[in-house]
Amino acid sequence: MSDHDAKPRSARATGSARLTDVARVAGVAPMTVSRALNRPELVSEATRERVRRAVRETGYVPNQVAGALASSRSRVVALLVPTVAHALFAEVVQTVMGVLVPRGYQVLLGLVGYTPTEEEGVIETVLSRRPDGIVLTGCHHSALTHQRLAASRVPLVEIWDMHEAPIDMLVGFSHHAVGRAVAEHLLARGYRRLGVISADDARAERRIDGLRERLAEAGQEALPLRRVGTPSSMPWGREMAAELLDHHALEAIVCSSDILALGVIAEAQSRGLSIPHDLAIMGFGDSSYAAASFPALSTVRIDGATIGRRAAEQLLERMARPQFERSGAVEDVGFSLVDRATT
Amino acid sequence: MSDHDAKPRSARATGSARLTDVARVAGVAPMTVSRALNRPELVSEATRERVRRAVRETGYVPNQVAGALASSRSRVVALLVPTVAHALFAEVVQTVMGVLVPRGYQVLLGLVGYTPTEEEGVIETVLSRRPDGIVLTGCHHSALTHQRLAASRVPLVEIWDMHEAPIDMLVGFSHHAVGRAVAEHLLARGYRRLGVISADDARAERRIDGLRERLAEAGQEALPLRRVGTPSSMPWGREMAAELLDHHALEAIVCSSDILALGVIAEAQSRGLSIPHDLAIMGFGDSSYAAASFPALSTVRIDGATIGRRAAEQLLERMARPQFERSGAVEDVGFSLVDRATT
DNA sequence: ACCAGCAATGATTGCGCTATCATTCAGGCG
DNA sequence: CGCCTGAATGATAGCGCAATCATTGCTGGT
Repeated sequence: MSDHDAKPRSARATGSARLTDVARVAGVAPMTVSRALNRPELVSEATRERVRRAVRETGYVPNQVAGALASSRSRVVALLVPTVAHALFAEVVQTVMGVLVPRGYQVLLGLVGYTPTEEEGVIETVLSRRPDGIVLTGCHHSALTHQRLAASRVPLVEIWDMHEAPIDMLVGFSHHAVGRAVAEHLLARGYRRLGVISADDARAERRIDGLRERLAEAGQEALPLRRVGTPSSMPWGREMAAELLDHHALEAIVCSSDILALGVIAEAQSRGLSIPHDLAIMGFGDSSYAAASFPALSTVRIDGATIGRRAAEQLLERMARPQFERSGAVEDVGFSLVDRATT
Repeated sequence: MSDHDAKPRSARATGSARLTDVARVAGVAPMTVSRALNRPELVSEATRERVRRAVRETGYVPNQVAGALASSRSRVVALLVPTVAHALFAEVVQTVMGVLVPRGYQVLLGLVGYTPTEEEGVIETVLSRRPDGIVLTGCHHSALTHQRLAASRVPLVEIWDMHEAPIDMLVGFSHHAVGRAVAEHLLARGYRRLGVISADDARAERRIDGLRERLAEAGQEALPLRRVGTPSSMPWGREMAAELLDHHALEAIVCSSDILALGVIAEAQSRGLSIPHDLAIMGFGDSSYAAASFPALSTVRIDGATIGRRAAEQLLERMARPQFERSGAVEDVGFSLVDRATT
């Protein structure tokens, strides 16, 4: 124990070794230690070895907070999703991290909920961490959020929703197109009288818009709708299916998530309805259990892994560039309609 | 635009306003701005208002990197889970953040996988961020990890597994007890010849140990076992169920996750086996779809929300204390066996 | 009138690191 | 032999903020 350097502030806040301690032990300048650790190719092998030894000896753990301040590079990416409780977003988180972490970035997770208001506060605190990049889910930002993000000049990828005017880059799919495709599919199968059970969520709303648009083109104007609370669940699906079926003669029910669809299946079965003959059912998300349900659920598959991977890759590329402009690059990863036994 | 203060380094790295800019506009000292923002009760209302106005005018966004360095408090908690692709861990993440974020902490997410080796690297980089606290899933750490964490003196909660010697605090349940409980339940129902389908995971292993122990007490030594790859999935469950059923006359199959159990159900149904009369099935996790499957899946419910909440609360309490000792506090949140239609 | 006591504010310093420029030293060449 | 070149290393000066202590101005008690 060396007690010869009493520090004025608080006798050394952390108690742990610093770069200068390593430098002293290795007999080199602090700057050389910094280089040996961060840009080893600039340091001779002999010196590198001495530094390595000194690091081991002192138990040095770099302080990236100080490093970030000095270099204006935090090596942190903020990842903002509505929730991780939904498998689709969890998949995105998993994939984004799978790409970013091996490249030396750490991930600051933010849950922005489903409303612009929740998002606003999170964005502000996130920006105060000076992330090197941001992955942001959704696109209905408040004016303030939009302005802050644009002003911050932090590389940014919006994901999930297609969107006419991205702040920077965007990777997603069109909810509107999903709605149209679902309508198309059901119409082609001969179903006419449709109903909807949906979470109260702007993205689901877009799908309903698309659905309604396509139905209107086919001369179908009626579209009974039930909204469920948060979070979506089987019982919600079942309850709302009961309501819909009690009040309307429906041939098909479209749900904003697979879990709701499972509830609809349960209700249909309990009424002795034959699926899909008496009632067709569409989910959304292609959750792991969609294929497992009986009858197997027709649904829409969103490839969260592709979205996450592409978003991370675009972000990496952008972050690697010292100067950059907002690009407005938009990438549509599409979706696929999974036709199983319920339609 | 003011061009009167050319900075030596790089003409101001960020381009954004700093505390001193706000101070100049507000006509007060930088320190007063800092206080107005962080400890408003120390500043007069008049000054607070001027600062607020100046913040708005300059578009100031605090730099928490600098703040963290100066104060040795990062207001960041590292949250380390094996994966978020599994609903149980996603639930923990969701809950921990639900408690921590409103208290002003941000969450650095780390995915440590299921092996000590993966964990090791993540822990090191996480410590370099100087988090104010760590929530760490699992307890089979490498010696190096264990030592680093203990030495770091960062408040730490291990979660998920009970464990005889926690580094600091621990909130979890006993996998061994789960195994025993499952055995107990099946034995009580009269099932004797059991089989297991399990992921290759140390935690699942503990449950199997408990299961085997209780079976042995009942004179049942045989316990055919099949391991599945990662990630667990229905097809894996179905395939391994087929193998087990082809080679052994089983009365019940215990799975390391609900999703595997769903595969077993599918296989049983395709063979025309009556559940649970011909074959009983147990899952693990009480996933959202467990209640929805047909027949409804018996399983073990782990309350990830409680684990997350208690872990976050314990961490908050500990972080609030200026001085602290490693406490060794262990909290068992238990589990519940959910008896549905498959047993 | 004087000063203790307090609330409000300010000046100084350094958190631990890296950008930047300066220095040193071999080796090679005319 | 001086000079150039480039590789390796070092010295200096902040990055933007908050801990700490100092100062100011104001109240009320005597």
